[in-house]
Amino acid sequence: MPSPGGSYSQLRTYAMMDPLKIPDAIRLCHTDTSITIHDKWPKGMYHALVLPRVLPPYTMHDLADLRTVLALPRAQAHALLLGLKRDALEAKKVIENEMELTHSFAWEIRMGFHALPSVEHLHLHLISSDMIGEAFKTKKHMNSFHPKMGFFLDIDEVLRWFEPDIEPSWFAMVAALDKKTYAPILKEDMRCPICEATHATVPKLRKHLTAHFQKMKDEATERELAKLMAMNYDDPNLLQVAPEPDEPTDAAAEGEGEADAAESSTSTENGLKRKHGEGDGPEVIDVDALPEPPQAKRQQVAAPSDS
DNA sequence: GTTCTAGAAC
DNA sequence: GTTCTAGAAC
Repeated sequence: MPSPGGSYSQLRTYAMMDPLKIPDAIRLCHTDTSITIHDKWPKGMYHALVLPRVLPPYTMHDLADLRTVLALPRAQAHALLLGLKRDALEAKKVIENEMELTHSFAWEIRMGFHALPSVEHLHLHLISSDMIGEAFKTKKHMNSFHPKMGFFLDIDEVLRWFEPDIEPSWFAMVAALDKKTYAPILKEDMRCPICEATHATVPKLRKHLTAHFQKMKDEATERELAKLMAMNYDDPNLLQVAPEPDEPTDAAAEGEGEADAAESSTSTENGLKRKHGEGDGPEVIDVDALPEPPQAKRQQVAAPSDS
């Protein structure tokens, strides 16, 4: 049955189409049973949707959302979700490749459902953990993807509901996906999905998240450098060359004296010293001859903003 | 889901 | 005065 307005939702249309007829700009990949598309309004730098195709034994109506899927015979529901996860893992690899090509490193991609979706046809979100996609604009957007607030249901959490030790009464309760339980979550105060710091406005949280991302990227660059150095020289002394930054890079994007991402900077400990391999390398290396650590970049970004 | 905008917050 | 949210309309 068409949705109000007389036409199928865009997602449902894609789920009923021949995947090859979906434009390349929209389609990320597909399998016999699913199609993965780029989210039209990305809330993370990378954001895709895995859609189950409408094929027997499932009807269009069965696949309306997670609640209708969970109401199917247990084995059918389980098989569908397992298939979606399998295909999502493939799509995740495609995105990770893209991350490597564009940013020289890959970061976390979360996979899960919204407890109360606002578009018809089941869709599994694949969203990069940065949460600084161009379409992230409201508190509701943030809360609906926060990994701990409960509205975003990780695929593995949903699959756990099918395990043998789960009480049928518990399954019935969670599978109901009751609006009264989940809708209020969207109104709660916004918390950073990475460090849980609260932020009063969206622009402030965006700045904060941008700082988290820059820091994560800097640390990935340092790890890569340390790895290269360990491979080339394998000298324990050399590995100390890349300094621990005293000044957190986050100060840059943070602007005025806001509580910032600096709290998480204890995680800067990134195993530089442990990284060197076995075997005996050559002895002393001229430090000045080594490639420069990414300090210039960091300083440039961390220009003082004490106003 | 987005866009628009009144008025609250700063 | 400007920024930002939140509710209505779509």
